[in-house]
Amino acid sequence: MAHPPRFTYHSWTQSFGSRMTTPYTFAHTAYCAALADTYGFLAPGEESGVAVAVAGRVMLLRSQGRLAFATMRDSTGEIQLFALEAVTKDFEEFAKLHLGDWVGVHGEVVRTKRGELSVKVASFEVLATARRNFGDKWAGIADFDLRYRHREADLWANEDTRAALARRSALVRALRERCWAAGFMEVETPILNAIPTGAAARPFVTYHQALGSEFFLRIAPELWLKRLVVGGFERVFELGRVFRNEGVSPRHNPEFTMLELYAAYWNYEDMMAFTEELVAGAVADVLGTTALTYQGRDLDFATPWRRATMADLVSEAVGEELNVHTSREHLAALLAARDVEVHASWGAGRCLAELFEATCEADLWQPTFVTQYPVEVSPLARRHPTDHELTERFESYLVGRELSNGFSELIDPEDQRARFEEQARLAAAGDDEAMRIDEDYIKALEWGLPPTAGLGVGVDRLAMVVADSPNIREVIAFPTLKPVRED
RNA sequence: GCGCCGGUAGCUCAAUUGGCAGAGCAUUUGACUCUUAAUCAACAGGUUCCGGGUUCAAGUCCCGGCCGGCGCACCA
Repeated sequence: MAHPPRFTYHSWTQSFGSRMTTPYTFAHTAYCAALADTYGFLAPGEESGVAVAVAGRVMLLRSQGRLAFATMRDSTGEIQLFALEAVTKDFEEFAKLHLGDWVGVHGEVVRTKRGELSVKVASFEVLATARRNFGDKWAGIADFDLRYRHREADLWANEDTRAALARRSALVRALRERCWAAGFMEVETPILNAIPTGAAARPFVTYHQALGSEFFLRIAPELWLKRLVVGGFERVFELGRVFRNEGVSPRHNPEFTMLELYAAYWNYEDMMAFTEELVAGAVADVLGTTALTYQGRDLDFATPWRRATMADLVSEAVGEELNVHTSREHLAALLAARDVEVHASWGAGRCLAELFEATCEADLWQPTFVTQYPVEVSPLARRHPTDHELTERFESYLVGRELSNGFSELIDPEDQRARFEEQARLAAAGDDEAMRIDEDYIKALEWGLPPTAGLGVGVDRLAMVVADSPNIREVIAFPTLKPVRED
């Protein structure tokens, strides 16, 4: 039996007695950050003569007999509250506030003799009491379990958490605004899918009672978005959650945020150019620069990013000329020498891609486009015109991780059917991440998909870099955790 | 799923070879008219994650379980 959490209740009923009736609204006139900007000129001991109404949470309290100081925080910053027995209505109650209480304060903007910009409290209202104290006021909260299960307490206690989630929000905004500015229409496609497709991943399964049908949470919005392009929306994007029933790690959460976009008449070269401008621009929107430090190492998003074919990178890493036409046996031997288990169903293309992941991926620190992926691992990408075993596909890598994936879209319905059938063979052979045949999508291609390029960006991964977070959970407000069993 | 590490007061952390379970902050009470993690004094606060076992004696050692961190695997 798991014990209920133990904590100290404040004796709030004693402290507040009849004042427990809290107001439903507070007529707020100023934010902390704006006060600091506006009244920076006040000299120590000077009073502005201006009355304001501020609200926020009591972070610190220094009660000193007939005067008291509190540090109050709102969403923009902090301001000191300065209360005097001779000035402040209900002074004794003010001195008994608890850390974490929400207050609304009326008073004059002043700077104290000791130089701290303050609101001299004329009157105040308790907007909410903190009946549970959250963290150490100096050390914050360090316990991961508590921080992730109760992010509200983590946000109260830890500046780093607030900064990381704020940067994530700014990044999402920048990405969205840049897509709009480039003429992409934001759309929403189904999360409940009869067939999980658009990526290689194990799905979550659910069930709709009235329809009497099994559904899968989407693993990618890709095919729906291309159907909208078939319908005539030439530039579309979706920024939303996808779900993959896979392992949890510092770089993986079962639900994560993907930006996918499609542009008619573009090829993968056009999309690479757009990708680097989009990402570098969004990073600059958030940080004011494309040059930053991630986990102690320099990283620069400045364009153009390095471009290299998968075959060239693998050849360089292994020390011999290798490509998709190298014999499958030789590539498999190179994999085996690197302790990679080679499945019987893998052809040369899959082996080459696996060799890339084993020898190159972790070393790609600066933003890099890896191009010309084998057809075998790219069931939705258009074949390269000069080598039909390759595709016009790229992935971007940075800090040793994949950031984005894009390609010239396969528009030929007959080739698409053949690719799906090959995936179905893999599934029958036991690959539970292989794609399934989506007849509706093939029908859509038969109505005509114009030449189109697509892109998917792992937004959480980019947020980690922008927030300098080593762990994806730091940029997800409420990461997926195992429920605590009560038995 | 596998391996390593961790879980002690509300929070942050101590506890020597197995030998009386502690501190700071928070809470409670009191003092204090310019503090800045205010200060000072006092009180109180424990199923040491859960369940077994070894032992005269277990926070500590052993077994099982729960949850978390990291690594591997899977993947973005």
